[in-house]
Amino acid sequence: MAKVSDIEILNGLMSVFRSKGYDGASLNELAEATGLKKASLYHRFPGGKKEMTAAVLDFMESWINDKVYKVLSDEKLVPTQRLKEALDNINAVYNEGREVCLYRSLSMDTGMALFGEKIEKGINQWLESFSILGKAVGQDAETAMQMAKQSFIEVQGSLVLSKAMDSTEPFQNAIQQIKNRYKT
Amino acid sequence: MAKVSDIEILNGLMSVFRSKGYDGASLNELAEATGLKKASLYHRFPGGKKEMTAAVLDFMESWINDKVYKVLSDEKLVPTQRLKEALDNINAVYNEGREVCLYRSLSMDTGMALFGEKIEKGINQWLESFSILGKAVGQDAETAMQMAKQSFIEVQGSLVLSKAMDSTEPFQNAIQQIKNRYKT
DNA sequence: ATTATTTTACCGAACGTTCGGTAATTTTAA
DNA sequence: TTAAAATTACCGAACGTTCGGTAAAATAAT
Repeated sequence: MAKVSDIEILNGLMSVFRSKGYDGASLNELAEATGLKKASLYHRFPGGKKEMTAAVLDFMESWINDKVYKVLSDEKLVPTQRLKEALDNINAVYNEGREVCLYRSLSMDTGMALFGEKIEKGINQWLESFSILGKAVGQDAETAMQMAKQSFIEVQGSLVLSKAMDSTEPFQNAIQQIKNRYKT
Repeated sequence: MAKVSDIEILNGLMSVFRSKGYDGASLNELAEATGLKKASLYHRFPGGKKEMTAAVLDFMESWINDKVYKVLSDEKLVPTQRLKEALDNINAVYNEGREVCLYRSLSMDTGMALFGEKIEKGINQWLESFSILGKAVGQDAETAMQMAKQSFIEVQGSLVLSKAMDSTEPFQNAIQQIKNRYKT
């Protein structure tokens, strides 16, 4: 029986990689954040820091799949309701704009060289999700993708601004703006 | 006479800090990028890595002042022309969207803790510049600031997307969108 | 059911490497 | 010839990683 569950570990790792990036995340810090000792982390992740990062990226991808993709393509719900739920999830994962995006933190040179493909895949999943929503509100494929990209840009950009200004306002505005964009 | 000029050094440091962030930028790499040996860098920057970073941030701030602020508030030019020039400068400094923003790279936890104030100041200068332009095209102060923030968000967000997709298209679109926003 | 064996989970201590930083020395230039 | 600039050589500390070993749980054999 594991002393610390997989999910607890992943959440701990996620938190450190998000706030420190790949280079800035030290094994001591990662260990402390998970509640395991450094050597025990290596037992769980024999591939070391790289494997930990890959696991966190996979975790993030499954989060997008569950909390964004599935929600935005749920045909049992009306588009407006889908969007509300997805944005609630997004708002929660970014802690109202106080927390930074994992993909941003890992897209420095070192992280990109090691995990560029996973990062691109996750972002494409994100864009694809919003693209489906766009088409559900009657847009053609090209316009829907354009809207998805614009929404992604506003989330990312507003997170940068919110972080720098130490205020959740830019992010909250961005969320509202995305909501308006898909109004039918 | 210095073997390597201040500007050459600053450009070298800037390049590394931008692509690697504070934690990821090693002294060896910084030295190599400047053309000096590690110890010689310490001769120029006795305060070490922190002083180098501060110098780069000051350099960036003076760049914004020259290439954005002064341009956007130059009353000898019509607003549309001011914007074109400023966006040309911005386009150049980001290498059409291939290079990342220094403020983004340094706004991980470590960088924020050390240089949060300088980062915030630089961004505020940026916002102030575009705010002046907004007022020049007839917007009230509040709307002008809102437009400035939106433009900043689109630059930052599109840079994130361009980096991840390895394409300059998102950034170029964003530049165009900003241009449209200030059309009179 | 109980013992013996293997596997799993974890930890403390240490590994070699690289880090940021310093001292002493040589080179350059005035 | 003297001061500034750059270099070589080096330092202690922190890095990511590995190792030897312990305690507990799961599995196999009796």
